[in-house]
Amino acid sequence: MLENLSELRKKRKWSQQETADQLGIAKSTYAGYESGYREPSLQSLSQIADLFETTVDFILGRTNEEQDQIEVTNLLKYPDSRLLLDGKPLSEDEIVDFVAFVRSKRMLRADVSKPSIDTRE
Amino acid sequence: MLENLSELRKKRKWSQQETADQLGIAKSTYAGYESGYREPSLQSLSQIADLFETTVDFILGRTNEEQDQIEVTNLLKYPDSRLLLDGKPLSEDEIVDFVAFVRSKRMLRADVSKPSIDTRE
DNA sequence: CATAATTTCCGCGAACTGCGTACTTATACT
DNA sequence: AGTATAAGTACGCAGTTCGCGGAAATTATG
Repeated sequence: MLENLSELRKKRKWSQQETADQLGIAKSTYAGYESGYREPSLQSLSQIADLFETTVDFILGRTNEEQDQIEVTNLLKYPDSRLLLDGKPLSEDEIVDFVAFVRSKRMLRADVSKPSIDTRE
Repeated sequence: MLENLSELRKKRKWSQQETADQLGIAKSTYAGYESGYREPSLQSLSQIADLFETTVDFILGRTNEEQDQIEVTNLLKYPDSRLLLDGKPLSEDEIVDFVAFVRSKRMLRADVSKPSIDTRE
């Protein structure tokens, strides 16, 4: 965990001491993070991300391994405003219409063997 | 800190108990996170981000958007299969049809003053 | 080599986590 | 209303972990 830290620091040619100083923590503390011996508090973690001008997710190695994919039907279960059209969020109704629209087209085109899926819970 | 948690959970209409169960922790533990009384370990934090399909940075309040917002018309410029319906990527044609579909409905509903925008480059 | 700089290891005290439990508040039902 | 069930909050304990200083080990530099 946090194995990205070492690289981030070395890329900047900082010593652990310098880095710790900038973070306001003891060098042994910071060293513990790099080695995996210790984990930082959430506050320290945020400060570290700020210092290296990166994200907490990157430091944690949560690299968006898979490019973010969005299943449209999930947008109906948990409404949010992630999809925009002409800068305006898609309403739930619009998404519902869209799902029905595409499904019907797909069904017309090909395999009737695969029925549409009920999106209700 | 972590004040986004409550919203993420409520949007899914989960109780604290249900959420804690999914995370494999005690409900009082999870409740402590929402109230700010306790902070999760980095491991729990990652699990929480996974459960809510968001980023650690968002949970920590380090970023405004829960997820990247996607402008549908941009998908036509740079096709990338990010949108799935029933697990199957939306084709360019499907997106084109959808854009036209929603735009026409939006125009019907309200201001005719704003014509649809040409999606071609 | 010798010396300095950097990194890693260690032990301690303080602080925090995670849990169960108990308590308060909200919701549902008759 | 009154009661029962669920939901959310607060608290104390046991065990773990943090953060630190200082010492060992490793690496860089002359």
